Amino acid sequence: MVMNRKCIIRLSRYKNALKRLKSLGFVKVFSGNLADAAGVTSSQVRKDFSLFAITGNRRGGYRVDELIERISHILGKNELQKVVIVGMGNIGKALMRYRGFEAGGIKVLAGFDIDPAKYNKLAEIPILPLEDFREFVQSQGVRIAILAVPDVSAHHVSEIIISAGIKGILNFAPIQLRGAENVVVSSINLEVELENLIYFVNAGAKAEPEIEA
Amino acid sequence: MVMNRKCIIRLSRYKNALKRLKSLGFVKVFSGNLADAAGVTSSQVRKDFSLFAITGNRRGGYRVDELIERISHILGKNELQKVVIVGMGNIGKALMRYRGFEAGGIKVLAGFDIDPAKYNKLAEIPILPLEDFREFVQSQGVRIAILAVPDVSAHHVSEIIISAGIKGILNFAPIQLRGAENVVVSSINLEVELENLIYFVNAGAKAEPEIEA
DNA sequence: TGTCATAAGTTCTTTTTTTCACAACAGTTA
DNA sequence: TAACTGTTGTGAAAAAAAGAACTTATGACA
Repeated sequence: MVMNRKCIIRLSRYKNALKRLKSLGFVKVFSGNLADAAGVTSSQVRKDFSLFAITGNRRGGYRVDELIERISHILGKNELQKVVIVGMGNIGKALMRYRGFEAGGIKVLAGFDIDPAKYNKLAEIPILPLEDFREFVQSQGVRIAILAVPDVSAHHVSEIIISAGIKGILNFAPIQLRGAENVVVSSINLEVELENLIYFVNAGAKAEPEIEA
Repeated sequence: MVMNRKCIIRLSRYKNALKRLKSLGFVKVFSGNLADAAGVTSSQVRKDFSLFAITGNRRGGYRVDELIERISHILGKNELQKVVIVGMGNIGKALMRYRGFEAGGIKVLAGFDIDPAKYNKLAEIPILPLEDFREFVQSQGVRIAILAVPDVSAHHVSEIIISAGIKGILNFAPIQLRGAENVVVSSINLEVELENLIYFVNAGAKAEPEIEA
């Protein structure tokens, strides 16, 4: 099992590039095309593919459809992925309304908060009390949660949702969450992100920091 | 000039950890303390510091104040960093309202959109027409922009803001922006982020993907 | 003031990631 | 069918990053 995060990020990029190429009518691609589209080298593409035993045709490259299918499968995107959002502040609400997930096979089932003023149990995507979290995710089989609560409550809430059985947390709170055993935590920290950008801008970097997401 | 993004991310983490330690009353820290707080090894801390010629005291560790000062300087955070947000959709508006930036020395000067219904020139943080972008950023000396427009317009808008003199773009649009020469682009792609999480959850990863932000 | 303990700073080693280079192969053409 | 072209797949080399181990400085204390 490949545990190299950069490599997985590249897979996502390949998939997005392939979808674009497909919509342009491409049926086959060569490693070089894909490399250009994803901003890497062709060796890298072939090496990545070889890690996942993705194979093409020695003369004719890769079939776009097969590739998308294969990569989606590796990324677990063949089935609809159910997620919930915890914290209905600015970010949480924006993510609720964000319509970009559906195309990617990601379905936001519900939002959660502790503030009764935010509850809306009848909405298309309901907003429920945090007390209902455990029951909801267990009955729905949700394993992924997006955590968008204020930093002061982040640690506390993370413990609640982990104890409810959540296995993956996308954390927007600007603190370092220490996830439990076999709970994966990935953080998006806007301040860190901007600090990086500022550093590289000041450095006059031509080399763009390559890490997507 | 250090061009290793992971290293810069660690610097941000060190800074955050130091601020926490400072608020707890610490005056000095050892590489080991900082390593624990940031989730790395002490060698790594010392190695990172040596890359930036950050030096401590062979017996007494590092002075917290000096360290914060030094790292902030490296990250360009001694002066207030001015940013603008382009695109007043869900994400853009949420970022406008997000209050976490101020503590980090980041000041959102304005938002921009093409939809006149969104304009609000008199708000504390005004929302202005995109036509005013060039004049605004040039008169205010803004170099960093957050791009939160729909994917279809992302490329077009990125060209506009780059031509206006923007040097760093934090891109929320789910496409791969090809930045121009000496323009740094850093992307936050929620779908990619979630795909990663799903992969590592499915893989039953104990090793948390370490990349913050 | 000399010895000792400790933590920084540096060097060396190991591991990981990327790139290079080329053999194997499939389609194409004569 | 035989030569040729161009792309994959992989093994080896190179580069980059992380980690371990060692050396040296420094404050504390007798």
